Formats: sequence, structure tokens, C-alpha cells
Amino acid sequence: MSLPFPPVAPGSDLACKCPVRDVLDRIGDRWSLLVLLVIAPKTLRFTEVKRAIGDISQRMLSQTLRTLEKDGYVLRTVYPTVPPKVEYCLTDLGRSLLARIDPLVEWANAHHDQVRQARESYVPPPAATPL
Amino acid sequence: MSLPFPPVAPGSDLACKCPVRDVLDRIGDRWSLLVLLVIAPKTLRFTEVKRAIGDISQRMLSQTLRTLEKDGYVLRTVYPTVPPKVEYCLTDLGRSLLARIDPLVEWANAHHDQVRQARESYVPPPAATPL
DNA sequence: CTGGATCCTCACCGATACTG
DNA sequence: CAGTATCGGTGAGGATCCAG
Repeated sequence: MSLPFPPVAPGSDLACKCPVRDVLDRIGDRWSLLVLLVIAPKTLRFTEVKRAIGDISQRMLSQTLRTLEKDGYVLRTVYPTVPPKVEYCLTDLGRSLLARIDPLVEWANAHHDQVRQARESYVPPPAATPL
Repeated sequence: MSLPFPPVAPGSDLACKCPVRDVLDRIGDRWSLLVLLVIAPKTLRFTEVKRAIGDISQRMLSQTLRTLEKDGYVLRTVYPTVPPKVEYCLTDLGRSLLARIDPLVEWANAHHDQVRQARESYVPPPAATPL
């Protein structure tokens, strides 16, 4: 089998975690990827990240940044000032990952129209022959 | 700003849909990516796809394949035989997309250990100074 | 400013049963 | 074999309040 991941027995503990799922399930969530892209160009503060994305709750941003930091993609720097100041930037690992993601972003921008067109022109197969 | 996507006003209709979100939110769901990877090497039948992934319900496989077909990534071919036979394969668009995803998969396999290690060695900042 | 704690809702998804 | 329909549990995530 040349699959990049093994089949998972339905009953098995999900902890099996093939690399593909383990890594991509994380950055595949609603916000992680956007956060990585936002802080990629330059180090940003919490509020700046929030503003750059726009629609993201404080809760989710905090949570997402924490996970990204935990996975080693993001470096969190705290300045013990008052009011507090916290900066976020990519680690080498984060930049390494993002290098593989950028082509994907470019692709999305380039082929977005094509996808939208496919959606519009799609005709669902007849569910069942009515009388 | 050199961001690959614009900020989204919190109150705004989500239909704004920048390409990045529109494309990646879809394939970023739990199953789409796995399905694409599974049918990439060769055309497969419904049951074969299901078996290859292992833990995926009939419902989600059906639903995922339908969406992928609608977005133009997957071609669905029905053979009017009995019992019915339906085959799924990638379209050119699907292969084009997958070409940008494969590097990501390779990266995941290559750096999985590094990520896992980062997670283990992570120490959360003290929540608050206890008495 | 930077979050943590709580509450609450809704969409996701699995299980099951049924059809062509 | 290849799905659709329905039901119900669960968890992601938004809103809000509070603290350092």
C-alpha cells in the first residue's frame, strides 16, 4: 500500500494518530492556519493578531495561540510591563511548516473562481424517480 | 498589508469568504483530505474508499464525497448495473490541489516526532500566583 | 492589555434503519 | 452495493464576566 497513512480500525483508540492526522487535524481547525499566516510577516501582539483576523473571539485566539505554541510553531514572549505586553512570532518549525502551506494559499487564490464555478454548475443526481 | 486574506468584520456576513477560508475550510474538515489522498493513487469504489480509511461512517463518506464532487475535486462515475457500481477518482483540479498538499503530508511525516516532542516538553505559564 | 472561567448553543458526526 | 433519512450525543466555539 502506498498510502501516506494506515487505515484505522473503527473501534481502535484514536490515539493511533498517524502523523498526517495528528499534524493536519490541528492546523486544519478553524483558526490555526489563519493565525500562522497572520504572524508570518512580522511579530504581533495579541490584540494585533485579533484585529488582523477580525472575526475571532478572544477565547479562540487565546486557545489557538496556546496550542500553536505548545506544538512548537509559535514563540510567545512576555514583557513584564504594565499593562502587560505579549508578542507572538513563528519559530523555525513554524516557518518550516508555513513554507509548505504558502503554495496551498496561492493555489486557493488562483483557483478560487474555478471552485466557485464548479459549485454553481453542479447538479445533484436525482434522489429517486418520482412518479 | 501583505496578508493573503483580508480581515473580516465580526458582524459581517460570512459570505465574504476570502479564497483561503473558502477553499481550506472545506478540505480542512475531518475527512476531505483523507479521502482525496485515498483516491489519489487510483480510482476506487465507495466501499473501497471506506475500507481504506477505516474509521469513517457511511454517512460522512457519502457526504464528504458529495462535497468534493461539488467543488470539482472528484469525479463520480455511475455504472448502471445491478448491483450498482460507483467509482470515484480525482479530476484535474483535484490533482492540482493535491500536488500542493503532498508536500504538507511529507512534512507531517518528517516532523511528527519534533511536534510530539514539543508538546511533551511544553510547560504552561503559571496561571496565577497561589498564596 | 492579556488572558482565564463559565455558560450556552448549534453544527458536526456516529449509529441505526431503510431504499433502489 | 451505494447511498438517504432520522435521531441523539458531544464538543467547538461565541458571549460575557472577571482578574493580574
